[in-house]
Amino acid sequence: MKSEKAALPLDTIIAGDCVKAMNALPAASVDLIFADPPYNLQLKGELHRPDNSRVDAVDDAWDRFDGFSAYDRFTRDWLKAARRLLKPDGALWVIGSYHNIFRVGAAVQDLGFWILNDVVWRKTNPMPNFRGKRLTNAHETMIWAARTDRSKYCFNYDALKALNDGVQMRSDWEMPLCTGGERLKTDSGEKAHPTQKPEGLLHRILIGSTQPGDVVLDPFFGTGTTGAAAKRLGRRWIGIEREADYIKAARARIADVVPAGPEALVVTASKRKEPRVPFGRVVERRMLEPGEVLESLNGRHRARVRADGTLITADAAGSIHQVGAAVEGAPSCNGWTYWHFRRDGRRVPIDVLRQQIRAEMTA
Amino acid sequence: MKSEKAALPLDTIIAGDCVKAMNALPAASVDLIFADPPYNLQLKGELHRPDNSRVDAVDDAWDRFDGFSAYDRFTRDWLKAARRLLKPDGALWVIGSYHNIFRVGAAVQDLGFWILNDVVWRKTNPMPNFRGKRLTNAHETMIWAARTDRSKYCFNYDALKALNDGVQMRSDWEMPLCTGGERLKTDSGEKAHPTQKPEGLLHRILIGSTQPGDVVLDPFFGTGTTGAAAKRLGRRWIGIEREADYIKAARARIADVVPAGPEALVVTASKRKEPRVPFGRVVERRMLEPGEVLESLNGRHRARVRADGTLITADAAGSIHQVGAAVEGAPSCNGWTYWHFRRDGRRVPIDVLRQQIRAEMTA
DNA sequence: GTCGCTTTTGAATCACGGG
DNA sequence: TCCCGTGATTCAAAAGCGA
Repeated sequence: MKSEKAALPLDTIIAGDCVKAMNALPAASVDLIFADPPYNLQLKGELHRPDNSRVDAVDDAWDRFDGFSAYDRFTRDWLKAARRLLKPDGALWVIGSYHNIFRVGAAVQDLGFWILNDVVWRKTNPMPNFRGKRLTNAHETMIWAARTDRSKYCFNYDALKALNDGVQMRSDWEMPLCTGGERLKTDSGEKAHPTQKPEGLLHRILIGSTQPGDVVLDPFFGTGTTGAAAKRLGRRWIGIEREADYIKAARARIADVVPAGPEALVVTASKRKEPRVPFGRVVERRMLEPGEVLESLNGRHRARVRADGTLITADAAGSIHQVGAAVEGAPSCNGWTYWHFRRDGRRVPIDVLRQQIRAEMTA
Repeated sequence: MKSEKAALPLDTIIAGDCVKAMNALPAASVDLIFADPPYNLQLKGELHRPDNSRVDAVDDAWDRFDGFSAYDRFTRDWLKAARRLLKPDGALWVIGSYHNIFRVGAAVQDLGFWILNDVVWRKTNPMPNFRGKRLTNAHETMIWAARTDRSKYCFNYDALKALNDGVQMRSDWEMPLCTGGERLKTDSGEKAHPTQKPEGLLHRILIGSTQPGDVVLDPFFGTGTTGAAAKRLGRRWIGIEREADYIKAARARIADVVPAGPEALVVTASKRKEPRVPFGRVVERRMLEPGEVLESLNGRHRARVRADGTLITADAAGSIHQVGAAVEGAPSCNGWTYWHFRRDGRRVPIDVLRQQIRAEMTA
């Protein structure tokens, strides 16, 4: 095993096809594999924002496949090669969206990996749905799987718990998109890679499922987020990438990374601002029933609750705030403190229901 | 179609196997299917909390399958039967966890459904991971799919936006587990069903993807959350369930549900549904005079109104939309919100004139 | 340098009816 | 079946810019 590990091209990028490259490396030599494969988006026409600006879509050749079966073959090929490379106690992370993640997940199971968790990356600033035809696609899914169901995989439970303010790390991770200074640009100012992942995602993955010195391989290296995070956290890394431009950008990026001293590993203190609660949630939860009547603070006005969380009176319909402002003839109104419901014969502001929901969220 | 619909056993529970039961119903007769199939949990041995109390896990006979291929056969069988039942513009929701959702999602795609979103139910109060060997499994995944990629599926965009306090509904939904008074209990005080879903989840699904009066079918009815939510929201429902105990509990539960009044079911409607008003009507009505000058939203362009309800600039002539697109160099343009006229020195969109006409039409 | 306003942008399976 | 015209539709965060 020692000699095999010595043969590994550590802390370098291998240019070329990832299946061939992985098969040329010694078996059972890698501790962790992180993979961000093509998603096989099936985009049809162009998309414009309401202000008529054009959305810069992912239309690169590497994301085009000839149907599901071609994508499945591709997926099984790279997963098989990846599994051969992993040490017996090694593990795999894959990220994807609803376009591909179900096929990838089924293949992961079929090949004998053992799924440990699926993890949701909740984006704080996703791209909206511009045409109002679907829900805002605000998350991506990652699968964490051990090589087999008998693998003694690495899981740094306490490190992740510490990273999460002392409570167990959950399977949903909130994180912004990769933007700003972190986003790599070409000389002409365009984004160097269409789907660069935030380094914070890799930070959490490496802290949670590797030890310092472990070997992490990324078969779809792109502009090297995995390598940058690994170098920063004192892990060894191997990247495989086909596109020369991405390789060049990744090399320059990783060269600039300054490895962190052990004391620097504590980051991302969670910001605890009071979460926004839509009034609709009160109705869904049936803390108030559709059709129920609310009274104003002063008792002079009444409104009825509708099933979509709006209010309706004889003259107005809309949000709790809009209808409150309308009946008062005021420019604005805080509906939470203005509207009241009856409980035990007394008038209670609906804000107590919001407080109840908030208490559950932070508990 | 009418006669087929008349043959549907509406607002009832069918006892028996869901594939047989679905195949006995008329094809293309159902608007929405919500399915909460067995999760194929692969639990090895019993699970204990740190204090050695035993966790009451899902180990019922209906949740055990003989490996992945048996589960895949089962999944494809019920999905095929469900797809046959759906109207051409119908849609499907399925919920699952990482144990089964990848296999289910792949089957959904293979059978020709068209995935619209995957939606994450983020639990506010998940069961912790007692052994500290994995992340807290704090979410489940739902797949929303239209029958085909050409289906004109129902999506009440504005109602969901209202339910979310005026911003687009995202693909991650935060909601507590079904506990407390909502959780059905047996006479001996045990939970009546191991995986009862919160009714709030179904509330949001039905508000977002059905109309009042639509037929909603649930092939794994359990204790009838789908039926309860459907009755409450004025939708018709059909449940299929094998276990007599669940059927009994569901019947009693749904009988107690008080439907919301019709006025509470009217939700925020889409602008798309409003009657079309030609711009020429504005000119005919002399709300704008022929020869009058309009300004663009950003103030950078001007156009003159002609007597036939077209606009003209130095370079272009045509409808309000065509000229707006032309001066902006955009592929398209909503002239109603783009062009403005002067009133009391302020720039006002011509859309207010359309709203005035529409108000008179409905008055 | 700072403040405030405007512009830009992000893995997207993103219309529909009439002729 | 396709073609064409109308017109509905966006949120958070960062960058850019002018005062």
